Amino acid sequence: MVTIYDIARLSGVSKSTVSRVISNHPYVSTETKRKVMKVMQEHNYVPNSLAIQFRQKQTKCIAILIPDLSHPYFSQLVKYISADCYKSGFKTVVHQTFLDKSREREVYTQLQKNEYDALILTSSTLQEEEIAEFTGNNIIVACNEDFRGDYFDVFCLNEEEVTMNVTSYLLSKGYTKLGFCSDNISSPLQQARLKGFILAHEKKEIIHNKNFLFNEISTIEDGIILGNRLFKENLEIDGIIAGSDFVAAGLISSAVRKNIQIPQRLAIIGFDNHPISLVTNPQMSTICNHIQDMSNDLVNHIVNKMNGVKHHPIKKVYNGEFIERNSS
Amino acid sequence: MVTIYDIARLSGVSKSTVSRVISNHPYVSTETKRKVMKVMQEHNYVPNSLAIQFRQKQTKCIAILIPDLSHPYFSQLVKYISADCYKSGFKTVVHQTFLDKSREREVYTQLQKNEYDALILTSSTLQEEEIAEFTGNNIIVACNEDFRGDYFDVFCLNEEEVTMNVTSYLLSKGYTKLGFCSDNISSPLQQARLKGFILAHEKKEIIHNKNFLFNEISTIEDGIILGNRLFKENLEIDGIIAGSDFVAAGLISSAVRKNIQIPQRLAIIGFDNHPISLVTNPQMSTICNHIQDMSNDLVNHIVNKMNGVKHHPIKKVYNGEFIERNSS
DNA sequence: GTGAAAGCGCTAACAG
DNA sequence: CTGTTAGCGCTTTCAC
Repeated sequence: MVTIYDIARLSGVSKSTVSRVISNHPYVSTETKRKVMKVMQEHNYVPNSLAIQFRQKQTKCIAILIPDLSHPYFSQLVKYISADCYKSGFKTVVHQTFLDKSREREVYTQLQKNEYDALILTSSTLQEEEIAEFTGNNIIVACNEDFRGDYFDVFCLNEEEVTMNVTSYLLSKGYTKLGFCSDNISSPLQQARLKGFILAHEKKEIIHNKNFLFNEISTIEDGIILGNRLFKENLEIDGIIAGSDFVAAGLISSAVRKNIQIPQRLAIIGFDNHPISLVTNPQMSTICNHIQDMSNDLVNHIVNKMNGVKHHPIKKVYNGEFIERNSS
Repeated sequence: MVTIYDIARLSGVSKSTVSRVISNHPYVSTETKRKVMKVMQEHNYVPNSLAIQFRQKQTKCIAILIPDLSHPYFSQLVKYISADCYKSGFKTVVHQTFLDKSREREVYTQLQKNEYDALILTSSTLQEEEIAEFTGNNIIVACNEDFRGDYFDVFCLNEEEVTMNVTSYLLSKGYTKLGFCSDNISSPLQQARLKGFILAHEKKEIIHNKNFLFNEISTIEDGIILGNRLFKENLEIDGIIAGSDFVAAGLISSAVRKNIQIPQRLAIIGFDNHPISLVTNPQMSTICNHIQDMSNDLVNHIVNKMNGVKHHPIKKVYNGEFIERNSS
């Protein structure tokens, strides 16, 4: 491996000068610059990032914590965040926790060990307080998960409100035996949605059926299986707020197969406005998340923070919009 | 920041001893070990990974190059690869190229700069030769893309063969006006599929319609748009091999909306056996890729390579299986 | 078993 | 404009 020292020797200057050439420092004569560059080319020199990172105490690398990439919401989120990080000169390391607490903790440890310049949290199975302990001087920012925002910055959707609005809407249309699907009900996000769901019922003084609260439903297959269990000739449920468009797609396909009219006998509403909502039959009503804006704001915010802009933790909330199609 | 030196001083031993304790070296008395551990705990010491990486010349980090995470095939692939890397103690950095050559080149440069211990290539817009130049002593392995395998190891599906088989099957069932969708026809993978498609026609001495070769069709929306353009009362096309299940789902939904009977008047076959193939109406015939096996073998292979197991480049080919449902 | 010392490749005062 | 020097935090011989 050819080092900066070799280049210095070979071109008859000092290491410092070579270093200056590399980092495009001013105060180096065009003549020596040319000379050094030539030698670097000839010897195919590439600076060793490991040494630079070590020296500068930064990795230009941001970690992102998600439950599972096969969930389209999270793969979209990672897509945008990763692309935005790239624009700002950062690489992204993706960590899937598969909802395992110890895997999550490992990532916080890596952060403490300086393996990343910042950590983006999109979902967590730990308490906000426990995460805060790992923070120290490290940058942790939450995106998607509806944390309180006492310890770190939060960017999220108005989960509670939008779920409440949609639930109210269904109730006022006469769908009164509603179901609710969650993925992992212990998370702040899912809790917020559930709260919205319940609040809407309370406002209308309608009692929701606790048997229609379904947890750990997150994939197309889960939706199909749930539908197959639920949908029969004398239907007890007349509407479902699914946790994602994929779950909703599974439910719709199951209902169609059992000849249950949507939306006449059963309303189904998804979450995320994924393109899959366009190919179900009938097309799906859903809720638009603003992941692209969220990601953009988030990465800008992190970059500012790295440049030393300090402030109390902020919480930015985006409004999810209901997109009505033909399943409600 | 508390360093190994602080711990040494505080516990009255030398740096070397502390280092030995950290890395669980033998030849250190249980007594000193205990003592040092205690001090580390009390002062909340975490080793600086940057220094370790620099010293050891390795990052425990593998880069993976993909076009775009929103494509479910690639997000699945990354899911498995990333999980397998984790099991072997590696982190994964995801790089989306969005089919941009210069972005791809940047990643090779980062590899040369020692930012990764290895690079996994799932899709490329460069020639095999050009990539090979960047290799040097670095580990590059291809997964999914159907490279020749002269310069680096390749793990891929028998794209040509399976496409030929499926095309032959449709032809022999009487579907003779077939279309073919590709994503990015310049890639080796798409070329292989097209070759299979054409070969099947030649064998049966049927001439394929060049107007039914559609390129740059990769999303659900692309499928819908293509369908809307193609499907009308007097249908000229009677079967389509789509490049992915998502495209196929778009096509099916478009056809259904135009009251075109599937599979009577039109056969559609997807690729990947993604769960979306279960919720289309009718359910989709598709081709199973073996990404889970591929990913597993691939990561094992890389780990072996890092441990110095040398051999000529290998090429491992997996057999895609046709899964017939109701769209063909 | 333990310590001293050298060094990984690079940057950044500081001095000239 | 350029060189000298010190040092980042850790591992690894090599003595003792």
